[in-house]
Amino acid sequence: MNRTLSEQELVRREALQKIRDLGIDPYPAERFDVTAFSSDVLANFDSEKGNYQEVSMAGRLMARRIMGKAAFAHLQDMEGRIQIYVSRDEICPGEDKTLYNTLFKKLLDLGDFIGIKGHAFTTRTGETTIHVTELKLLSKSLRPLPVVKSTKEGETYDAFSDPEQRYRMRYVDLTVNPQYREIFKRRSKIVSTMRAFFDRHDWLEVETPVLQPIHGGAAARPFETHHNTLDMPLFLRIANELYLKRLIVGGFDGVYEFGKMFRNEGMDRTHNPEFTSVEIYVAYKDYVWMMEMVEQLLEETTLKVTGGTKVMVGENEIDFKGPYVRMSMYESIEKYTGIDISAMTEEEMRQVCKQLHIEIDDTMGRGKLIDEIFGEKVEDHLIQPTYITDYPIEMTPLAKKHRTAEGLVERFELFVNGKEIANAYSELNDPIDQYERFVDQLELAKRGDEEAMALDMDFVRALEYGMPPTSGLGIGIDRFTMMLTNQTSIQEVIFFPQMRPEKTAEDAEAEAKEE
RNA sequence: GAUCCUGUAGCUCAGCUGGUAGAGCAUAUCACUUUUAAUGAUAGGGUCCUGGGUUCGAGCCCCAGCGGGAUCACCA
Repeated sequence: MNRTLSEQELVRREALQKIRDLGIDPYPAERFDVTAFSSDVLANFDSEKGNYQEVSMAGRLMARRIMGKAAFAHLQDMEGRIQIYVSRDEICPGEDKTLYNTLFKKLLDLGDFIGIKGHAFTTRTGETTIHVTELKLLSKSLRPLPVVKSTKEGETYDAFSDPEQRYRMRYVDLTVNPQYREIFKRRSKIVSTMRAFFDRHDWLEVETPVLQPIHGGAAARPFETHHNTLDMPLFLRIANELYLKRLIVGGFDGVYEFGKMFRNEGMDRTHNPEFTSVEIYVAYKDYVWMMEMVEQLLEETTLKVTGGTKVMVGENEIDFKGPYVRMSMYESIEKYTGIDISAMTEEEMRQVCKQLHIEIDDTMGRGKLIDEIFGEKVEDHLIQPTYITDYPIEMTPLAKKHRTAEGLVERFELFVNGKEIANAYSELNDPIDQYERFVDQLELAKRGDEEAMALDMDFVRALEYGMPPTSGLGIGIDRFTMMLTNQTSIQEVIFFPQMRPEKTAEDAEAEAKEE
C-alpha cells in the first residue's frame, strides 16, 4: 500500500498521531452504550416535559460550525442526524481545555465516530439539539468524505451522485446519502414480511444447493466452476426449482427459499448476474389457488411496507390490492392486436408477425412466435397487476399440461408496470411426461439453443416415486423491490451490484510495463 | 454487441480559437459561547482516466485502449 496520500489524508494521519500523543486511543476497544437514536429524540423531545435529560448517543460527526468557545455540529447515527452543541467550559469544566481546544476543534474531522452524553434542548432557532457534557472519540476516519450540504428547503449542494462511485463505494454512498438507506430498509422489510406470511401458513423455510452438478429449473446460461476434490464441474444455480420439488416428493407439503440465483448473461438496469428470488411450492394446490395466494401476499407486503396498497412507479400509480385482472395469453394478444391466434398454425402466425412488423426468424417455433407477439404488443400495456395465464407448452417444460386446453400448460405470470415479477405453475408431476419434455429440450440444445434445459434424471427418478399435485411460484425480489421503492435501476436496490474491477494506477503501470 | 454522452483538486463542476489549470464546498492558520449551505481573513492542494500521435506548444485536436452512464439489441 504505497499510494500517494492527498493533503487531507496526510492531515488526518497526523491528527491520528497527535491523538495518540495525547494518550487518547483513537480506536478504543470498550463498548459505548447508546440510549437513544437521533430520530427518537427529534420525534419525542418536548422542552416543557424536559425529557431526554440524560442521553447517550453515537455516530459520525458530519458537520461542524465552530464559533470560538462553542460549536454546533451534526451527529449522524443509524436513524438520521441530530444537531449537537458543544461548549468549551461544558466539556472541560476544569483548567485543562485540551479536550475542546485540541481534540474537538483541531484533531477531530468530519466522518469520525464519536460518542456523546448530554441533554436535549431547543435552540433559539427552534432546532432540537443535544447539549453535550461528555464527548469521546470512538473511531478515527482517515479519508475525507464527500461533503453534501443541503438547506432547510431541501436543496442539495455538491451531492455525491456519480453512480459509479456510489456503487463502488456503497459505504460512502450510504453515509453521505442516507436517503438511499431507506431503499434497503424497505427491501429488508419486504423479505421479512413475506417470510412472516409464509411462516404463518406453516410453510417451511429451506435451503437447497447453490452449487449444482446439473443446472436446471430455468432457461439461462450458467456460471461454471470446478470442485477440486471431486474433480468435477459444478454450476452456480440458475434456479432452485428442481430441488424444492424433491422436497415436496419427500413429504414437506409447503417449502420456500429466499436465495441468490446466478445467470451468466447480459447486464443492464434490470439484470444483475446474481439476483434474489423467492420460490415457494405448496402441495395439493394448483395455479388458480396460487393466484389468490399471490394477491394476498403482495397486498399484505405492500401494505405493511408502504402503509398502503398503492405505490407510484414512475408516472403510474399501481394498486396491489387484489384481485388482479386475469387474461389468458391468447386473450391478451387478441385484446391488444385484435387478432385471435389461438387456432392458428405456425405458418399463419408467421403471417401475423409480418403484418405486425415483428422480426422473426426460421428457427422460431410456435411457442416462440407467440412469445414474440406478446412481448412486442402486449407486455407494455400491463400496468396494473395482471395475470397472464396458459402458456404454450413448448416454452414451459416443467409445468403441467392444461386441464382442458390442448397445447397449453397451467402457468401464469404476473405483470406489473409492463414487467414480469412472478411466475407460477401447476407443477408437472407426471414423470413420463416430464422425461419426454426434457428430451424435447435436448433436441433444442442440439439445434444450438444454449438455454435449453439439461436432462436431470435424478429429478425424474424423484417424480417416479410420486409427487403430490403441487403449485409453485417464483418472485423476483429485486424487481419487486424496485417497484415498491420507485427505482428504475436494479443497481439501486442491490447493495453491491456487479461492476468491472476498478483500475488502479498500479494496474495501469503494470500493464504499460508488459507492453 | 451497436450508438451517443462522459472521465479535470477529497466532492460537485468551469476551462473560450491549442499558449503549461480555475470556482464553490472541503482542508490548514487566525478570530468568534445559540449556529445551521454559520461568518470574516489568509494559505496550501492537480498523474487533467491510460498509452501513442500531430504541433514550437495538448486538459482541449487525431488514433487506440480502459472505466461509467443513457438508448437500442440480446436475455427471464
